[in-house]
Amino acid sequence: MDKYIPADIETKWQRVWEEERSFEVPDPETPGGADRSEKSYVLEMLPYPSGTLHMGHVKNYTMGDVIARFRARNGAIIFHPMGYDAFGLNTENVAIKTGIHPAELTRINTGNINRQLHRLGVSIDWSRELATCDPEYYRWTQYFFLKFFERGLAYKKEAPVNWCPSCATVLANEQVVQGGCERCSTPVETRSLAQWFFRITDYAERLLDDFKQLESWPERVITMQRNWIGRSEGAEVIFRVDGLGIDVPVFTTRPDTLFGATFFLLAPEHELVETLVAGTEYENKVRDYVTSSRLKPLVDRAMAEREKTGEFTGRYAVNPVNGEKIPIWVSDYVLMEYGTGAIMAVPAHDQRDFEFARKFGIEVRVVVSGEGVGAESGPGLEAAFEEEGALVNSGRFDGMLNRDAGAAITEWLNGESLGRAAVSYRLRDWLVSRQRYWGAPIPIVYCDKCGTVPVPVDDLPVLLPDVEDYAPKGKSPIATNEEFVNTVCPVCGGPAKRETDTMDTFVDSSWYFLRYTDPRNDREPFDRAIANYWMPVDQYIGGVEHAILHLMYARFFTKVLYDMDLVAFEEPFNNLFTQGMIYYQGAKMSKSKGNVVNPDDHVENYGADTLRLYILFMGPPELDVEWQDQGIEGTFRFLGRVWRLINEIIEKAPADSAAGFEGLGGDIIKIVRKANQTIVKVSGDVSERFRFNTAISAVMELVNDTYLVKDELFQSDAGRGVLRFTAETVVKLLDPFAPHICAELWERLGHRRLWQEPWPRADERFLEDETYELVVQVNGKVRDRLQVASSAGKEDLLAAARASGKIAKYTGGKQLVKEIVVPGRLVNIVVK
RNA sequence: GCGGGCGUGGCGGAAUGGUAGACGCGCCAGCCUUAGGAGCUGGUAGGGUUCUCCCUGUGGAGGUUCAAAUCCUCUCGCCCGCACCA
Repeated sequence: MDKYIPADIETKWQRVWEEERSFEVPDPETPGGADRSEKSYVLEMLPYPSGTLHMGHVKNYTMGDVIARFRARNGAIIFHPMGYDAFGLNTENVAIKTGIHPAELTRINTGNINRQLHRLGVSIDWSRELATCDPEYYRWTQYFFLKFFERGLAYKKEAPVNWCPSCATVLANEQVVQGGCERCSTPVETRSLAQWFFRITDYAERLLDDFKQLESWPERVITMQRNWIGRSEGAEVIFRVDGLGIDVPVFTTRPDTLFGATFFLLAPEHELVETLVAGTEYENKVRDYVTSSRLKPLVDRAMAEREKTGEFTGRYAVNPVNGEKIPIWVSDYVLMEYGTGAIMAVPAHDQRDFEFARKFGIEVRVVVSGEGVGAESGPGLEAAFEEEGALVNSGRFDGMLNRDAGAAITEWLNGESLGRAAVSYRLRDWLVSRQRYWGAPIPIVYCDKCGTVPVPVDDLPVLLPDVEDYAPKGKSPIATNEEFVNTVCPVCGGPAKRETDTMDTFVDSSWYFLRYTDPRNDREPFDRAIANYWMPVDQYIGGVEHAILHLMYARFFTKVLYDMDLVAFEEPFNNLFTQGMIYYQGAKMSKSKGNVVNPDDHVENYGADTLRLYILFMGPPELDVEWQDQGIEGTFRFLGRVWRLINEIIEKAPADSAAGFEGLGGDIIKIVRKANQTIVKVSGDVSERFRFNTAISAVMELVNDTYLVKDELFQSDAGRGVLRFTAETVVKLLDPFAPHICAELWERLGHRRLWQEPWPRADERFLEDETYELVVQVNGKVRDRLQVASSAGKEDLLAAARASGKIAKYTGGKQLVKEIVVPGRLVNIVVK
C-alpha cells in the first residue's frame, strides 16, 4: 500500500477541477423565467488582499466550501464566486512604507490569495473572479454614486470629522482607535470639512423593519445593528427665544418631564449660538467656549464621565407648556449630530442635566414623584430620579402617571402647534469621501458657472490617475495631478475641476455580490434578470466584526437599488452565519504579537485536507476557539487512518463482493447500521446546524468501529461486501470536508467524479439497532442497565426493570409511588 | 452604566429535560518493531472500595420536575458590542 502523501493527491485533483472547470456555473438561458428552487448562492465575505490569507480566512472559506459542496451533492445548483476587496487604506499605507505602487501590491496579494484558495481546494467558480480596484468594476461603483446623487442620496456638506495632524488626513470613525490614529497613534482632532455623504438615515426605518425578512441572522448581529441605528420615540417641542422671536425645536424622549425643564442647551456648533450672543457682553466668553470645544477630539467629547462644562448666553427660552423663561446655555455634551442640536434640560430626571445644574447652581425641580422623591425634593436630590412615578409641579397634568403623561402632553402641544410626536435615530449619514489615493474617484466636476456637476455616465470610469507621491498631505494625492484635476464642464464646456476625493472602500463592497452574477457586463452593472435569478444570497458567511458596517451598508445599497427598480429584492443576504475567531496562545493572532499561525505552513506539512478538517473539528463554528498545535496532528492521523482503511478494503474486498445486507447478523450488520446512522447524523449536522465538529466526529466513530471488525469481516464474502459499502460511505461523507483525499479514494474504489455523486441516503431498514441499553433508575439514580429489544413495549420494559435483582435491592420494602417509562431511553421507578 | 454571550475532565469540546464527559488532543499501559516522535489495542472526571459496586460532580446558592449541564430566581467570574444619543 502506498503512503498517504497529501501534496501529490491535492495537486492532482486541483488540476482536474481546474481543467474540467468543475465548479463553474452558467447563467440560465432565460433567467427571467427560470426555476429558482434549486439554486443556492453560497457566499463568503470577500477578502481584503493585505497580504496572504490567515487562519480566519481559511475557516471562512472552508466553511463556505463545505456548505457549497454539500448542497451541490444534494442536488442544488451552486453559485459560489470569489473576488477581492482591493481598494483601501491598508494597501496604501504599505505602499507608502515600501515604495511599491498600490496597484502592484494588490496584484501580488490577489495572486497570492488566488493561489492559496486553489491550494485549499475551495470549489469556486473562478470565471466570475473580480477585484473592486479594477476600472471595469469601479466604473459601476461610480455609476451608483451618480445614481445616488441623482436621487439626492449623495450630498456634500461641511461636517466635523476626525483629523490626524501627523498623517495630515481625515480618518473614518472606525479608523480612530481609543482617540488616536490607527496608523501612528497621534491623538486625532476635529476639523470641519466639506465631505460627501450617503443619506442612509432616510432608510433607518426600513433597515429596522426588514429584519423580519431575514431568515437566520444571528440575534447578536441584529441587536448590534438595531442599537447602532438607535431609534428613539419622543416629541419635538418648540421653544421660543425670549425677545428675539426665534423658534428652536428640541427633541426629547421625555415629554412627560417638560414642566421640569429649568434650563436650555445648545450644541457649540449650533448656528443660533452666534445670533444669540452677537453684540452682547456674553459674546467673547461664549465664542471662546465654542472655539475650544471645536478643538476637542470628537472621541473625547463622547466620554460620559467627563465633567460638564458650559457657558451662559445671556438669553432665555420660553417653555411652551408654562410660559416660563429658562436660561439658554451652550454646552459640548449636546451633540449637533443628534436630534436638533438643542435640548431642554430637566435636571431632576436626567443625570447629565443634573450634574450640569449642580455645577452651575441651576434649579432642580421634581416633576415626577416616586419612592422617596416628592414635589419639594429638588434641592436635596443627590442624583436624578429616572424611575417611573406620578406627575407633580406639572399644572393640569399633576397626578397623572408619567408613562401616560408623555402622550398627553405631546397631544396638547400638537393641538397648540407647539410640538408633535417625533422619532430620532442615532444613525448618522454615511461619510463616503476620503482624502486618500487608493480608492474609486468620486465622479463629480466643479464648474464656476454650473456648480457641482455629475460626470456623465458615458464618460465613466473616471480613472484613478497615476501620481508620483501618494503620501497623504491633507488633500487627496490625486489633487496634485493637474492633468486629472483640470477638465471641462460636461454642461457648459468651460474649464472645471474634478473632485479629488475617493470613495470609502465600504462602498465597493456594498454591491460586489450583485456584480458576481454578471461580472463581464460592460453596458450596465449587471443584468436585472440574471441578478434576480441568483440573488438574494442564500447563505452568507463572515466574521462578526462586519456586523454593523459592511452588513448595514450592503443592506442599505440593496434597498436603494430596489427603489431604482434595478433589483427585485430588498435584502441581499437571506441567511447569515458569523464565524468565531481563532485564537492562539490565549490571544488574537496578530503580527505585532508574533503569534501568527500561517496556513501555508500547515498545508505544506499536512495538506489542505488536514487543515480544513482540523479547523472545522476544533469546535462549533460560531464560537471563538484556540488553535492547538498538537490538535492538527490528530486530524492528520485520522486521515492517515482513513487512507489505510480504505486502501486495505480496496485490496482485500474486491468490487464484486456481495451486495445487499438482508439476513446478516452480528458484527456485520452492526457496521451496516452504524454506517447508515452516520449518514443521518452527518447530513443533519451539516445541513441544519452547521455543526461540522460533530459531523466529523461521527465519521471518526464509524472509522473506529470499522477498524475493530475489519479483520473478521474480511473472512466472508458478506463481510467484504459490507466493508466495501462502509468504505464508500466514509468517503462520500467526508468529501465536503476533505475533498482531495476523498476524490482520490473514490477513484481507487473504481468510480469517477465524487463531487458529482449524489449525497448518500440512509436505508431505513438498517437504521435501528435490534437491542439497546435500557437505563433503569430508582428515584432518578441509575441502578442498572439492561439489554432490551428495540421492539419492546412499555409493559415489557417495566417488567424487565422490575425483574432486575439490582433494582429489587433498592425498591425492596418500600412503597411504590410512580413508574416512568421512556421507550428507547429509561425506566424510572419512584419509591418512598 | 445599558445590551448580548459564555462558564462542563489536564486541554478543545459532546450531550438542549431522560445513561454527563461522544470525538479529538495529552497522558498511561500492552502489542508490533533493529528502533520509533510510525502503526494497532486497551485505559484515562474526582474520591472511596470488599474490584464490584458506592458516593460526589457541569462557576456558586436556591427552586420547578419522577428526572436538570439543559428550565426559573439570585449570585460570582470572563468575553464582546454600545456608551453624555436628550
